[in-house]
Amino acid sequence: MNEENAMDEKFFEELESRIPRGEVRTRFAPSPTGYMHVGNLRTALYTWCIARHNGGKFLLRIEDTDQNRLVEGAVDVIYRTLTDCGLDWDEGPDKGGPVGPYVQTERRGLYLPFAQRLVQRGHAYYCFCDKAEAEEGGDSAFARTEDPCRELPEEEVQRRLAAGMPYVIRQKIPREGSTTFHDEIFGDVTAPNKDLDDQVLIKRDGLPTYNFANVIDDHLMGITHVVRGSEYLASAPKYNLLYEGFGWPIPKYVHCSPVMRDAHNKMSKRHGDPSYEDLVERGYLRAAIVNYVALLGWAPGGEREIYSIRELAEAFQLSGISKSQAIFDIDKLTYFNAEYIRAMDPAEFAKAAEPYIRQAVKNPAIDAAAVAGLLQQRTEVLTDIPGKLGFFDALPEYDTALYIHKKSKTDEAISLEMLRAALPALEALDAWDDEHIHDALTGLAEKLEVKNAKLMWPVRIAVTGTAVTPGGAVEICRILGREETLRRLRDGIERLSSKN
RNA sequence: GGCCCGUUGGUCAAGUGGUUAAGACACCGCCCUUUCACGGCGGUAACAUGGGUUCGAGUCCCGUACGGGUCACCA
Repeated sequence: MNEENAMDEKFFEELESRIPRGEVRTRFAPSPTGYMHVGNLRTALYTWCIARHNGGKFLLRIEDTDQNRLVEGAVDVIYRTLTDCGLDWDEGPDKGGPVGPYVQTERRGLYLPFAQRLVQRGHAYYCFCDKAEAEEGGDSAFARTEDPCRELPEEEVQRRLAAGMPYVIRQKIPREGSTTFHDEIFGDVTAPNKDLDDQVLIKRDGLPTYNFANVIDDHLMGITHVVRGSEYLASAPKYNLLYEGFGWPIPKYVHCSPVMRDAHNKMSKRHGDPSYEDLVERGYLRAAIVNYVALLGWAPGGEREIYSIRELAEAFQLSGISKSQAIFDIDKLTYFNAEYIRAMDPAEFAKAAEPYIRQAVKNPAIDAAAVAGLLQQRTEVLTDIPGKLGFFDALPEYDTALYIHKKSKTDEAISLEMLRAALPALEALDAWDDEHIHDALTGLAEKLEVKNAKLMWPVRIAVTGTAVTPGGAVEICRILGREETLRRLRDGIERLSSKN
């Protein structure tokens, strides 16, 4: 062993010595594209769950080796989304940790020595060929040709290197035999080695490819469970060969099938499918999104569906992950959202709803919290709120035909009669709350010997001018206030009398 | 096209050789009711397909169909 090799040895040993042992370590390793789609979020969630379930560590690593696809602010989207959803990480670019740095481009110097070591051991080789260009269509596009550099004599390699010829380093895959790869979800996957190609490890620009950087980083970071999309399943046997080449233990692999927009297409920005942030903007609650997404492709086994993020971590089992792809169903998400809204503390809901209420209700005399009380059981997504409240600020122009309601047994003439009776009954009230308004109105109905509906319908129409409203006549009168209620009642009487 | 993977109602799914094949969303009906909603009750609806193995198959094996993935110096 010469001096240089001894130096190399030290370099490898130092890195090895930093790897934490004896704990479950998982990592979420997104490339910063500026868009956290639902499938990504789900992968992050499962990854986090495995770590938390086992009392391990969850790390965040940014994979930015593609210099052509850098997006400004993209890393912030990742931080924000994870934080927002409650997926806290123990090590990462912003937090540091024992196996940093946690950004791939900051690790750029690490990969080449590992690739060279593989070359020394005969598991990789230098390739000086021009970039292969994929041909358009036809079978020839898939043709596999033998790389002339694979068996280049050592002296020739050294000569070209010394001459400064550009090169890539490729993995040297045996031509014989087969490789079996084990996945926690899919089980054993065996591929004949002749079907595996000599993938590039180090690109011409000196940066590692995704596949290579992944193996190196996962090992160096002590990752025990690699969670990723099933699109990588086919290339997975090549990973084993890499690990074997290094003599490293192979981590557990967990490949997750994609989240689809329909039977044929994955969720994608291009198709206008909502990202996590889009969903939040559309009025979905974080906890509801996380809960729904967790159950898209994973099932705890029982009948329970509502899980907080902590409960998910506790219940999480790899065996519950589905092999097949799942279609994202916005209706089911909406259901979860409605469930979460209903379960909220009323004050908490009022706070969340207020901005939406104020979009429609500008009149400061209308109490937003009171309106929220009407809304909580009737709201599926927050953005539905403004559309339900048009009548608060101003009585809309409405047709007296609204007073005709078969089930309540009213028509315009009866309504006029009811409003004429209701007006003085409410005018006489000295306390303006639900109880008094309710008693006054039901008392009146009893006195008139009519069903409540026959009286309540016209009152509600008169004070709202709207066929469907959140809440009934009593609550709306209360929130509108005495003066406004009486004004609208008189207005209704006027409309109806001019009609008859 | 080669290779890999998958397939239970419209959707998410339970199910690990013997079940009337759960449950949830959506949809429909009824009840409650002061409109709407909430809540309660009920209903429609599934093992892709053909062969095996077995006393017995959604569950195991093989074929077919369909769907997805992959075959980049992108991740």
